Amino acid sequence: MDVENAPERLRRLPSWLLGQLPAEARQEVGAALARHELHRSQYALLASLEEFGPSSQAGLGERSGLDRSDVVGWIDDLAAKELIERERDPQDRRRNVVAITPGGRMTLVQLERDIDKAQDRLLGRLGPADRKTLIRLLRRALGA
Amino acid sequence: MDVENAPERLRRLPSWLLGQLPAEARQEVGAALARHELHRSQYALLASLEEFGPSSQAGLGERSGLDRSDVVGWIDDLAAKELIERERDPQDRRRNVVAITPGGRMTLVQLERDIDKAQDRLLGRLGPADRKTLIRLLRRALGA
DNA sequence: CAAATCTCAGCGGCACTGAAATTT
DNA sequence: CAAATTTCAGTGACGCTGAGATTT
Repeated sequence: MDVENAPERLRRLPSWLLGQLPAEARQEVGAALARHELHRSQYALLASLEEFGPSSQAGLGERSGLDRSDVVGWIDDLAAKELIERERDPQDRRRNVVAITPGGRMTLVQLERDIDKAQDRLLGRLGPADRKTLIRLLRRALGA
Repeated sequence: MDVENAPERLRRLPSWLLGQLPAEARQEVGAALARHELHRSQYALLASLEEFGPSSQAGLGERSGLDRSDVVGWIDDLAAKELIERERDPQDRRRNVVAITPGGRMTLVQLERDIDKAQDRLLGRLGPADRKTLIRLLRRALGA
């Protein structure tokens, strides 16, 4: 649907506008990641591991915005691709310790490049200053 | 998840930020509409009918951002509640002509009040000027 | 025993596709 | 006959819940 054809009641509703862009955003970013045979959730997982270091799956899900039960499958796949390593925590054998591998770090860099291009396509109508403003406002609205 | 705990790679990604707020937004607005036993999609349908007048279901879905096949069920419910009327178009008997009823207009006014309150809760961290800026940037990004 | 962790099976809301039936 | 419209059945991605198994 095109925004300009929508009813004014919707077009001035922040919650509605916020619902429109993510649909495109997910597609753009999803397509960029699909070229690497990865998923948006897996990018979040790799980014968390890179920034915060090895972690249990629970903590990992928490910081990546994923449900504990969905982390399992994505981690399975990342391990099969040797982008992460998963092993039992010897200190607490209930936990898995998940860590990014060197290959995972390399992949992350490539992903980042493609994802940035996707952002450009997504926000192509906004200049650099407007993009910064948008990011700032979204972060503030979210409480960051 | 809290934004401040997320990896920086995600926190500076517009597409990711855009994905976080709608989750809250849908819940807020959905709860407001649920008090009237209605759904977000149905608000969009009523708003379209009010602003653009009677329409076929296809055109209605187009302007409301809904799939043709999902329109059916929501319209069924709205008709049962007598907020809209649906009848065969005598000019083209393939089509249904859907129109909002006086009761539908009254309901729409009440819905709007509750939805505005939900927006306030959603964007409570932003002042009036920032809200206007956010709306403007989102609309521009969407091509409006 | 209670609590934490990982894992799996399944559910519900959602957007969509495909096809049948009717009409133009 | 081809195209448009409504309707229905079904699919798939997604986020989540609940329960079992293991460990602390």
